[in-house]
Amino acid sequence: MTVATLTSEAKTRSRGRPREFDMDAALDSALRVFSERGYHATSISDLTEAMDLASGSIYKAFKDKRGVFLAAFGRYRQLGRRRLEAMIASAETGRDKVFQMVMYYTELSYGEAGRKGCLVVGGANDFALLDEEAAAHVVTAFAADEKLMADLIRIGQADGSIPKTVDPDAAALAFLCFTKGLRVIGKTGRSREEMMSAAEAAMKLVT
Amino acid sequence: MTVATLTSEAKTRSRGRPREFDMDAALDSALRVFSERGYHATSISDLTEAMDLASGSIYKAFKDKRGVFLAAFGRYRQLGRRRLEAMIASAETGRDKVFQMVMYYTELSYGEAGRKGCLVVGGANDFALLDEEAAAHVVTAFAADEKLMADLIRIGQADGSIPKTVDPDAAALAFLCFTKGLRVIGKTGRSREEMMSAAEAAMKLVT
DNA sequence: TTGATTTGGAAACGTTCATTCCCTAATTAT
DNA sequence: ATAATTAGGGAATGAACGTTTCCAAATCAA
Repeated sequence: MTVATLTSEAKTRSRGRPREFDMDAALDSALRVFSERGYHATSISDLTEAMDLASGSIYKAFKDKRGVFLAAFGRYRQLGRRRLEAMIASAETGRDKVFQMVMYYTELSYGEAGRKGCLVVGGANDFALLDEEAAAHVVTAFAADEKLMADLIRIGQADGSIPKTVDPDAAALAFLCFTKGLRVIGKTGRSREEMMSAAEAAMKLVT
Repeated sequence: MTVATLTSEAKTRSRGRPREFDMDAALDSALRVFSERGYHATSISDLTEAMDLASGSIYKAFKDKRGVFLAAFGRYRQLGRRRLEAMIASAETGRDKVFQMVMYYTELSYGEAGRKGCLVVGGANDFALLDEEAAAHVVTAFAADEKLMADLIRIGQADGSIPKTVDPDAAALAFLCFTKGLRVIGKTGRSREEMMSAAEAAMKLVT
């Protein structure tokens, strides 16, 4: 069963009793819990409560706890990517697009939202040495971010908003570390102003 | 029972049967396990095996699993701080001290060492919303790093190696995010060269 | 209508978990 | 010597965990 099957409505109605719950809403609840508690501290009880499903139903729909996480992870990435691309599209120059990407993560990293944390960063911590396949999904998510950032930097170099002296790959990885670090520090509950000042400072990476 | 009591030899021998195991060695084993698996995925079994102690002995010495973590966390911080300060002391200018601090974290963030991860970053993920007191220890650790970095930047501004135009507090927080992000990305297994290139790029924060 | 298929959910299952108990061993104090 | 105290560790405990089972309900196919 693929993530696509789990997260989008099937085109044709399948046989048997139709699913009663809304998959996307259920996954939104699941990812909220996983984000707040981390994978290993999240119990099936936590999930049944948050998703408003009996444990049997969860197991029928997702195979096991890991399956719930992977499906929620897929949805988290999909939603995040959509919002991120919208912010980037609103900017004119490459440098502004980079700034918008930094802003995207900054706005997620303070106050209560920041405390809830990032499912990808959490996944890196929860799975790196314990679940090779889940860890690979995390690697993919980071790689997508890194590539997007490098592309934006190259756009900036093409339109003159970012100096040619910047190494796009090195700067992209530095931004990746910075933005994921924002999410880690955000778990400790910092103010918007502090995080914004750090984000503005980080823009020196493309000077 | 304080962390100091747990991590350093008592000055005067106390009454009763003396402890047979080496506290520092036991905590080194414990922090290795907590680092690799995270707090919630680490069982008492994992700890008895790694620390070579029976569960009863662990509970006598540390009260509970959380007590083992907090003691290991204290030792991790103490060891790390000592090494970090040695590297900083080897540099002449403020800017070089900042670079050495960045290098300290970079050298921990690639290959197998990187995969094992950071107990403080892991702690932020494992405790932020679940254990207020443990989370406070994480906050303290981050704050110490942030303050040290700000101090180094001010030293650089005093000795002329860092421009006065840099906002020391904003840059220090940006470096904090960057270095903790390095540790997150390091969990996915990157090469030394990649991490070094990002670290060099990050030095633009103090230009 | 009947059978096949799929979902929903409550209860049951076996395992693993963190923790406690209790007995023995080693030391200090008297 | 003997008592008091503390450490070591194996076995026991009760709770919580992830998962499976089983049956009723809802749909499609024939």
